[in-house]
Amino acid sequence: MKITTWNVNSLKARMPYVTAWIEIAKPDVLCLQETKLKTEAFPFAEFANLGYESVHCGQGQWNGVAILSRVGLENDFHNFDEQSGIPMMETPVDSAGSADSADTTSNSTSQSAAQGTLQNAAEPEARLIWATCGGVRVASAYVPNGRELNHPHYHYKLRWLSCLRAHLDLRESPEAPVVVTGDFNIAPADNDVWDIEAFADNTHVSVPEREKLREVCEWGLNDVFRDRYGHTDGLYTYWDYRAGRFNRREGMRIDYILASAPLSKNLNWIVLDRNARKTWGEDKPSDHAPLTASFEI
DNA sequence: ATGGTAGGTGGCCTA
Repeated sequence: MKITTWNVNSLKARMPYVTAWIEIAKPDVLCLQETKLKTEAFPFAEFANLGYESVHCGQGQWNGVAILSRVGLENDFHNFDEQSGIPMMETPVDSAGSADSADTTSNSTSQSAAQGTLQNAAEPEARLIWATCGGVRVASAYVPNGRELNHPHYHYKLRWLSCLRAHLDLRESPEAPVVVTGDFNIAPADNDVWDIEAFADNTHVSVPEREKLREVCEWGLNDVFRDRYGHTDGLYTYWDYRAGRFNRREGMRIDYILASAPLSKNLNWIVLDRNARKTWGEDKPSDHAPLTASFEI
């Protein structure tokens, strides 16, 4: 089974690129992040024409996660676990533009999550979706960016990761085949960025968020790309559009496929398609490349 | 220390 994760940075803008890529790579399961579409605006029919069932959790404008599968797809849920009540995606005590540093401990009420917001701040953001595909439990996750270390959004990021771990504890079993894929917005180790010095006092490399990621993995998930490629430097999944980062080989490895033992011990191969960060004719790339793992099932 | 680009939306936000 071939499983791909890909932050597409707007599916509306990326649809020609994504469909062209699917027809070449033909993954069995494709996890997308940052669709930036409302749930119902997802192009279900176009993907069905390519042979994929799909589920999508979106909000429009920002975030949005989806799972496509050509090996069956069922039983999804998203955002939070209705049974446990764990708030997977409580919106941060945030305010774009307001200069305060709100206390992160209080669960703030809903004034201005993002100004001019269409979204009730009490509503969870569209950052997590699950499905069962061909007997494998699959998650597509879009972890909050964090913005800055002293920003409320950073504390939201940490809480979100705690919720993900709690969610796994309650709803999934590490003895079963489980993959948690997505854009984690964390570089797990120093060689997952091109120059650790450039990230001093920055998000994505800080100790607390790496610790939260470790706690998620300690549930029973393996970073199969790093398992396979060890300490090789210069392997990234994301390159900022700005400053010519891609051409300068200045990227970050922040997208992964985390697999439980029944899958990770049966990894065939894992490929980072750096070529899909390039412009293809008329089609412009996302700032992330797709990562695909093949498991013997 | 800043800015660079790309995507959203609609009088700037997010990444």
